[in-house]
Amino acid sequence: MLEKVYDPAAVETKIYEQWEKSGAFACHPDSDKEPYCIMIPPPNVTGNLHIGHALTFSIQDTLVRYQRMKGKDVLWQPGTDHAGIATQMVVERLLAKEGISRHDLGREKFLEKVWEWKAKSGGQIVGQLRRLGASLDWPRERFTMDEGLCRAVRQEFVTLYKDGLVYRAKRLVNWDPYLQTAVSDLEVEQRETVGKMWYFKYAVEGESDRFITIATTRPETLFGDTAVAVSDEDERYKDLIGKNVIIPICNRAIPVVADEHADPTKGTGAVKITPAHDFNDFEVGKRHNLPMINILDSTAHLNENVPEAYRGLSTADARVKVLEEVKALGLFVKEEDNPMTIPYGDRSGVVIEPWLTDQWFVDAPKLAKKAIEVVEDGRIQFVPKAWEKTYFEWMRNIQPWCVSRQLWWGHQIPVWYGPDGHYFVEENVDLAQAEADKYYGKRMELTQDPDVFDTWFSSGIWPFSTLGWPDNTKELQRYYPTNVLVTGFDIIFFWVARMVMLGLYFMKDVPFRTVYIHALVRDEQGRKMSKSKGNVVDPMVLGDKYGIDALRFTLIAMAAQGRDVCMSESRVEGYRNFVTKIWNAARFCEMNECKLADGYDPKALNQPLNRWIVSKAAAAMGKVTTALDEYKFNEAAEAGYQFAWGTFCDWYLEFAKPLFFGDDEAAKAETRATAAWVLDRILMMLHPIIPFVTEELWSKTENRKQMLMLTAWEDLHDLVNAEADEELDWVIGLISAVRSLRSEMNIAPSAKITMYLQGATAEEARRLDAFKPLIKTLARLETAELSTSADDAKGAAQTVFGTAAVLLPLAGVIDVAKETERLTKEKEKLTKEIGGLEGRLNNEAFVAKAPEKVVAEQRARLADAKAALVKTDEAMARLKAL
RNA sequence: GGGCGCAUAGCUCAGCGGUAGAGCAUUACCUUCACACGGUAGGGGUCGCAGGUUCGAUCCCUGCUGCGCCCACCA
Repeated sequence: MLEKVYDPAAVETKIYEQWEKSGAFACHPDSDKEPYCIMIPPPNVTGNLHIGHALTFSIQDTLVRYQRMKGKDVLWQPGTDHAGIATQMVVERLLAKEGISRHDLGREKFLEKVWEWKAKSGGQIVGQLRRLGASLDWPRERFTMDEGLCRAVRQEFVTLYKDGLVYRAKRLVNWDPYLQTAVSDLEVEQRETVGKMWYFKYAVEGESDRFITIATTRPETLFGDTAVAVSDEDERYKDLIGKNVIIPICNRAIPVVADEHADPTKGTGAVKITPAHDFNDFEVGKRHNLPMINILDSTAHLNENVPEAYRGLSTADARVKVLEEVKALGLFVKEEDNPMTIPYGDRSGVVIEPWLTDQWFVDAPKLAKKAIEVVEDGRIQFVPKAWEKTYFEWMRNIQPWCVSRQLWWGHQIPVWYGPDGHYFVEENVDLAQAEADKYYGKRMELTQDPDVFDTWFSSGIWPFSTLGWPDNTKELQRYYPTNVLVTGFDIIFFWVARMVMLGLYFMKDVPFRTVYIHALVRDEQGRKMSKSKGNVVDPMVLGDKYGIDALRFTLIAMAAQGRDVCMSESRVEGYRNFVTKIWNAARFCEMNECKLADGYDPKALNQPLNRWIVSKAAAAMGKVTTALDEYKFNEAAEAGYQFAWGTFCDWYLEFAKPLFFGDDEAAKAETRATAAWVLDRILMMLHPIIPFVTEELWSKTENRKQMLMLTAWEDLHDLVNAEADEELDWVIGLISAVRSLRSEMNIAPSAKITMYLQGATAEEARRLDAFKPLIKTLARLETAELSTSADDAKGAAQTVFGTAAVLLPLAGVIDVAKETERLTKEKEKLTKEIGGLEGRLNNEAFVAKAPEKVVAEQRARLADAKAALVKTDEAMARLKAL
């Protein structure tokens, strides 16, 4: 006997263990089934499962379970990411608490600490994935820094280098002075601020009282100036081009150059050029062969290239001092407020400096070409399609990708330098040494590049590195390209674009055929969740409170295409109730001895009720199937919900009660078998979304050995039966009409009343007769009679149903005033509707141009409304006679 | 500055060229023998504003307002 209330906590662990132990999640590379593969977006190994994870993994698990049930050989590849910066930061912070910096430890010792930390806390997210019910093929779990993937990353880099797609260059990069590393454009967050614009005079060399005024937002960089640029069409400064001006304070002479960058309409039209500290100036500097003076050290403090008094100052302190000194020199003109955006590191939160360093770059613009093509020609499809635009926009403006990071945690770059700075790019030190030997003609000491790769450089090859690449494994042949990538839009650039570029380059094929972009989860007020706002919803807490199934159902039901979703706890609670409802329906079936019957044929049933529910189940199954095929998860959830609760529980089981308690043994047996059969279909269609409760009921209700998760998904479309539908739908409609009437008339539940059906067709009469006992019970009627005479209704409580009028003769019970009010209201409504319909139908243009079907529909509606009006009038008349 | 998206019931959201939908909340009634994490019946919306296309617009187009996001620039 099933317990009265479903206890998720007790069931979830047990069921998951069963699944995992039995190998139910495993793929079968040797099988002849059609393969289906999803790569998990590898979460940070030391991370924690947040609500966004819960959404994306619930969606993926739903897809994967569905495809498995459909008979595919499914691989859902698990794994975690080493997450360079994030992880290094966590460990550094822990060390900082003990007063240790990573430099105190040295690289080797520090890395040991990181591995220790990974070993200690790395299991958490994996455990949480299991809690969530994720059916990943665990024995295949990979880590972006395990041995095979390290080898893949080295080969990735060396191949790109040898093919000329990777190069080393001294360039301006976004430098994070806190983390002391380069970061990519994408890791820089622009924040709006109100800054200042300062105007200074630079003296023209050799002309004692001529000055040129420049405007700047960063006065402290004037020590790095190597030119002043003006437009060659700017009359104010034209004659200065080629002359020198003197930088205040350091009194260095720099040339005035003509450059397109200078816009006469902006500022003063004259721009100071600091090539080593500004991206635009860098370009100007290159055009004019200007020197590049780096005035900052790696921590963004002024270095030896500035006057003695400024050395070692922070940029902020230097700014104050420069302003004071410029004012003292009488070269200060004015200052203005200036709205501007300032770059901050998205990890460190400090101001990012453009800084001149040697870095490794991937020629992304070259790789992007094909990556654009495959989306244009549909070899990769975005769902929803609108995201293609975002993808294109970025790919068409893509910049070289700086892949080197000055961190310790990550894949160390496989480049070895000789004493003269010549470098050797090889997969390991032995190959590099061999090349060096050839190059130098003798053995020379080599040192490896200390830098590591951007995390995304390794996750960019995730779709094939996890399958064994660079070896040509059978998994690689079988599961690449993968079927779908499921992710949020926030990493389209970081990850999706890189995977497409690298997949096409190394595998000569797209990494996935579909990219499903789901919404971001926000809080109830629509704000992005973040720790600093304190509005983080912990999915595991919700899981503990309401059960994982309720959590998953909520997420799936919210996962409509299109927009961001807000997470509200009340919804989880509602779906927890749904899970309980299913549980209780199963319990009710069990109590009534509903068991699957040998030789049960859902096509050969005698009871109309059973034919009807089979047809409805088939239709629901079809809806869920279509919705999942189209990634319309909310529709799948809704179809299952509506059928299980609104159809099966609310109507079928209620209808079944009289049969279960009655003495028609044949009908009883058939209904028991049908109830069991339908309950099974409900478990099936809901299993991809709420796997735990369905699996539990699947095994408990019939004592089955075969797990639900491995059961075949059924195509029931030939069980849909319009005739069977119509009959019971009519009865349900009638019952609803009577209930509604009763309730509106304030008829006491205990009142015994007789219903007359006036003006019914022969078919309706038959139905009424056939279902009389059910109607009596569910509508709480004393008797249900047929009549063609209005006289039978002494009172007049009436509602129009189908072609007939339901009359409840209520003399003595009826509230005449209330009924009059109701009928008046109804009449008004009908008159209005008739007016609208007649207007439309009398419009020649409508009749001529609208589709015939629509016109016919409207005519029918008009006829119905008119008939209803007549009956309402009759009722009014009878009411008056009372 | 460029681009994208959103505005529908009190809340969170579906939907859609032809009777406005769900869940939650709310009201009334029901301790009915699976389930009060339940049942039945209701109330509540000129689908952001203004034009246009159309026989017909919540839906398509244009403009406006408000909100959000992305990218770029910022001397």
